[in-house]
Amino acid sequence: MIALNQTSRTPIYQQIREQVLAQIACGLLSPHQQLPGVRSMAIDLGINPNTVMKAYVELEREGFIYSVAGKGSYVSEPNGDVSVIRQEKLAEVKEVLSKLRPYGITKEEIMKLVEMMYREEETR
Amino acid sequence: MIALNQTSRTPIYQQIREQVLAQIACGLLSPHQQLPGVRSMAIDLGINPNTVMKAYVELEREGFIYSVAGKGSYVSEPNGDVSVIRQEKLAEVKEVLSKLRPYGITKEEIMKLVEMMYREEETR
Amino acid sequence: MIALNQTSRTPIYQQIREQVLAQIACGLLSPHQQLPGVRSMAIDLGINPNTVMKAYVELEREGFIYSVAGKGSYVSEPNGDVSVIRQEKLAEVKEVLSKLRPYGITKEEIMKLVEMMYREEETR
Amino acid sequence: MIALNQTSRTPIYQQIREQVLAQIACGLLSPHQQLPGVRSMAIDLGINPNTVMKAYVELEREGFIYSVAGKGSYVSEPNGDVSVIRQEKLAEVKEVLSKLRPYGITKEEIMKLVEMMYREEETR
DNA sequence: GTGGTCTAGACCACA
DNA sequence: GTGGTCTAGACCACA
Repeated sequence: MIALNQTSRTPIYQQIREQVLAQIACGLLSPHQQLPGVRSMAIDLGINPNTVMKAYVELEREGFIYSVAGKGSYVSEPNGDVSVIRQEKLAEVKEVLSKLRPYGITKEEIMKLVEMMYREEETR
Repeated sequence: MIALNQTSRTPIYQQIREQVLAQIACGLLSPHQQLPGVRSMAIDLGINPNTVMKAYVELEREGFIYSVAGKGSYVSEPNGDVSVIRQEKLAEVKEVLSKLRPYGITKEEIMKLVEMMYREEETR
Repeated sequence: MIALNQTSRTPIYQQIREQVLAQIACGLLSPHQQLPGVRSMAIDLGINPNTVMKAYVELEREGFIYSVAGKGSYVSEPNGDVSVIRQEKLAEVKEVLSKLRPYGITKEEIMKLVEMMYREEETR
Repeated sequence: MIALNQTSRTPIYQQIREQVLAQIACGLLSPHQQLPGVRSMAIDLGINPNTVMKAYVELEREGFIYSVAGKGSYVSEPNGDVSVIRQEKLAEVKEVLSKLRPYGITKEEIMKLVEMMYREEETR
């Protein structure tokens, strides 16, 4: 359920965090649903349990999941914080957009790109 | 002429590279114009000369500037490579846009954001 | 008769131990009174029998209860050990109090807090 | 500057966090002052760098310190959050106090204990 | 089985 | 030198 990009410069634990988050946001993971154990996910992904743990700890600290030692990790009740990720994501978009001007990239180009991205998704 | 964000996670040498690049792209720096010396820029910015050097080496490797031993560094003739940065930037935009879907961020929202970003710039 | 906090970081078996102990100390459980069976308490609390067992074993080891094979577990004769818990509790208080100084928490604040805690209890 | 209790059940990284926090709170560490590097502190304390790192990451996430990769870790500008630790500590006190009643521990006993703790400190 | 802590140490990018 | 990521794996308490 998680697809890693080992060559990416985005740390593996961040990739896990992002994808779990995305799956929570889109409803693929529901509240109180149990997540894969740190060990089993580590084996599945061919990585070290500590790396999965790091992602889980981050997600727990952010309130998206909760872990019960000896039992497992579970999706939290949605508590409005989901919108926090939205804001985070939108901030990223703004950040990238704000650096386009000096390269003569026009609004029209961006618009076309956005259209394209969303058309691709629809057809998927 | 360079504004650093010391707390940002973007490496300082990358920030320098980006901003020099932007200034070349927008014509603020013209071909054969001399760039500030490594040492003087380092002092200006309060950083290590190695860091400035790293940015310059990168820019030279990419063909945007050239260095004359004992004299200094200069902006290269524009040689089509400028479009490379454009592509780079557009790829970044695509990358970010592609991760928005699971959070229920709509095309309309993005469009509005783009409008906003460009309106701000016009008035600047 | 036992209220668990599943999300607490205090282990469940400790919570059980503490609450049984408290009920013995305050007389809610009298000597030779039978305790709920391991299995029935486990069902009541929705937890694993092993967890209840662990609490009982601990309490037995400490001399607060005794078990009769095939019959059940019973509260021991009060044998001075009750004061052991008192000491334990007081040690906890000291431990916590000893770490307050660097945060500028004054004696007066603590005093007020103590007053408050005890006033609440009286009115209960 | 940090005294570890290797036998305590409080994790080492938490002990480090607490003590750094205490030193910030009492002014022993001032804003923008550099903290010991993860490696050097690890050697000093005879522990693994990762363990120190864990403490620093936690402190950074809480906003008490900031780390600049390649440079070091520094105390943050005090931003009101210091009071958060105070609240945290007071909550701990309340928690412990609330569990004293069934053992017949009186207000007077606690008061005496508090007096004692603060008298010890004065004379130190 | 589960999560949580920790060691020992490699490797990376950066200053 | 610095922080940051990651592996490989031990050991613990708990369910």
